[in-house]
Amino acid sequence: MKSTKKTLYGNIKKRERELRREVIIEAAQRVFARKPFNKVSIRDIARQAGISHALIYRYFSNKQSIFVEAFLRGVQELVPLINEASAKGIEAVAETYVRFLIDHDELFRMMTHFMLDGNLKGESVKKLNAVARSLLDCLNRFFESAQQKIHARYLAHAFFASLNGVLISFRDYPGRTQNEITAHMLRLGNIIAKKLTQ
Amino acid sequence: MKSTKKTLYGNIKKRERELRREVIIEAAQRVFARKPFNKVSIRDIARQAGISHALIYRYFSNKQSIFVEAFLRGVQELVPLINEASAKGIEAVAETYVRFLIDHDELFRMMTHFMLDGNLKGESVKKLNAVARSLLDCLNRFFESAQQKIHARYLAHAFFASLNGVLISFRDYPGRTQNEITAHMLRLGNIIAKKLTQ
DNA sequence: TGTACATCAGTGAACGCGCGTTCACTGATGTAC
DNA sequence: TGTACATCAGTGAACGCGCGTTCACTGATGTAC
Repeated sequence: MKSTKKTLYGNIKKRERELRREVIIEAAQRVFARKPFNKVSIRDIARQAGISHALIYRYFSNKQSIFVEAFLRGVQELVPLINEASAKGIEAVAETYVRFLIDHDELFRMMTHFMLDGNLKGESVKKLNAVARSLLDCLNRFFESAQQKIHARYLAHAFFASLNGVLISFRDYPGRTQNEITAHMLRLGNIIAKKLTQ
Repeated sequence: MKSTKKTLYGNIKKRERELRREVIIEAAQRVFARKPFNKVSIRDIARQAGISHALIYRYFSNKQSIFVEAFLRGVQELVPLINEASAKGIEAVAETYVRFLIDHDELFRMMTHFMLDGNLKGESVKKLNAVARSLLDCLNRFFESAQQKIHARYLAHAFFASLNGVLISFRDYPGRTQNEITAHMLRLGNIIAKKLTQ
């Protein structure tokens, strides 16, 4: 079996292995949707996937890499939505972004966690940066079309950062219902979008 | 000693007790400045204060309440700085705020932690909200003077949130030195300040 | 002045728990000859 | 066709660690009478 990777059989094996890996990631996503992400354990994910928790270490080198993978899967759903919205205008982009991260709170929490406590290993960092960059590029193009080119990049950064800030700063707005909080965040996102493009 | 709190002697005792409490909080602040806050343990703080870690539980009901207290002490240094800066204009406010939280990274981390994982008990929540409100009030007054009154509150919120977002979104800007990151954050803060008041 | 008692700061040891990770092992499947 | 061997999915048990919190205890200081 030295030539595993070159034989047809080897390819099938490899494929199967990837599928199993995928199953674990999907299980992780389901757990994250149900439980505050900082309380999710390897054992939780294993239980959800219906396997022994030891098995996870045959597919992932450590806990963090599953987290990153699950995060990337989730966030990749956002990219096409943003592209779609950006045709309608910057306010639509803001709304889409804010709404998506309110609806997928687990993703927002993971994002901030990576930003804050990032003891990430090289491979993970690259993947996360790639996503962030693709998002910023999208925003960048948007600002370029309407603003002075020289500032487009800064404006895109400011816009991205500001929306993140809204999401983190008002998520526990005291004495408000979830609906009121959502409305407030969308309103702030809208104001920011307008102000940054005027 | 039933009347402890009414006697002069009792007052002295009480005072001493408060001072000891203060010593612990100051020890905590020193630890936070040196070590990522999510890795700070009760034992660390006790070591820094030169006492047994069991003693801490005679002064604080649990770990979280020391954290909150230390955070409040730190953040209270920011309030006068902001007031001072707000006389110079909104751009100065942005710069002061961003710079302060870059310099006191431990406070920023604690802040985001409280915002995200807030399993805070009533007392702590109240204290934190009070600080946040006083800061927003300050910003609010600022926007009122320059803008349509009806939007002042939203603009203050947007401003506050955006600066937080800048701080969190670019703190690990890949491949940049700390100086470059600081400069970038200040620039974004400045852009946001200008755009929100124009 | 002395004695019994209360209060409280302070301590070291231990509890209890959860969790990431590793280990030794089983069993199924495929390969070489 | 059979036999020895390699590979790898999968598992339950155990390791090891850190940490928040509690406990039983000591010793100093003050009070009541």
